[in-house]
Amino acid sequence: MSNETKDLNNYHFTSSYDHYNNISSQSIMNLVYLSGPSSYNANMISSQIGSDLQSSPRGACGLGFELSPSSTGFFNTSIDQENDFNNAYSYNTSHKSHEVVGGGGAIVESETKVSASPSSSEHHHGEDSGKSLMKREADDGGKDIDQRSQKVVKTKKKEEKKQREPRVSFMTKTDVDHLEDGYRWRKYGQKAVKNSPYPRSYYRCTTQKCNVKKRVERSYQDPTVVITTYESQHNHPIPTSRRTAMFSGPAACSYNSSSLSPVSDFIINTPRTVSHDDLFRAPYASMNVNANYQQQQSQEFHHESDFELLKEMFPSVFLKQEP
DNA sequence: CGGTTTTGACCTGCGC
DNA sequence: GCGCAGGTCAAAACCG
Repeated sequence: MSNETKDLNNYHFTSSYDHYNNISSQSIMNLVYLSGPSSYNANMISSQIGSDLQSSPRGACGLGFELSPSSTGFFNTSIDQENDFNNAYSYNTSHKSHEVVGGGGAIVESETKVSASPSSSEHHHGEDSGKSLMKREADDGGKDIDQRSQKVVKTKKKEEKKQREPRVSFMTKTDVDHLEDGYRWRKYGQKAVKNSPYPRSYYRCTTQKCNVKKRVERSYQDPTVVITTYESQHNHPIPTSRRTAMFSGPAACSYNSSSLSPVSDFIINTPRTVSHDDLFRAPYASMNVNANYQQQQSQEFHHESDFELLKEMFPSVFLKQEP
């Protein structure tokens, strides 16, 4: 077991988890994990998290989303691997109970966890795999050059290994495998996951010079939970065509999620992966974090700065609570 | 016809 | 060194 896994296990038994008791059967669970350098761009996080939460068909907005005061934790420990998420969820599910919240009697479960830290156990291949790197080197020159370049590549890789791409992961309770987030993705691979009947899919942003990747897999412990992991940062806005299709709000919504009304955005715009059935089944409730909740949360965090960081990362969530 | 998905092969890193 | 698992490539198939 890696050190990170240990960390994860530890942090799942912190006091914040005492509140993971408000859970429902047909609901949403968004576990957000951040990992990577501490300099991780908060804008990127908020835009990605915001858009993901807001556009997830059965996710934050799809079913109606209301943050339960007892369902959000903030963590500042090292986690990254998807297995860790499974571990996390196994802990959560073992402490489940149901709660009815939100308008219209919608049963909502929402959990948001945040961790921002350098990850140390992930492989990092930079912009390309070792295979393609070596292939290109071989194409450019002979064997000598190839061998030399391989050494250079190895050296570079060691350096790269120290600086890993930041990652953001979600656990979302949804029927839909590939959640819409406004960006355009091309699937470039699928692999069977060990000990899981569900494969992991690999997507890459189709925008030129954008190296953002995302992995999508279902939790084997709870098939209704989809784990989405984003890697790196988009260096471009959400594609216009997609944005107008996905969001009817301001053009800058993806980079200024505070201007979004997550509920209305979802209601007005239907992600293509959402069936009409899903829409009709989905009750709408507003994302609502009240002031008391904020106060409670700030007390709950170990450090005030942690809460501030969370607010910075999730402006779309915390802004809603202001009048 | 262009873009996307599928899928088997391949490469890399890690643990034993 | 070997086997395994994760990650990626790229040709073929598919689709609008």
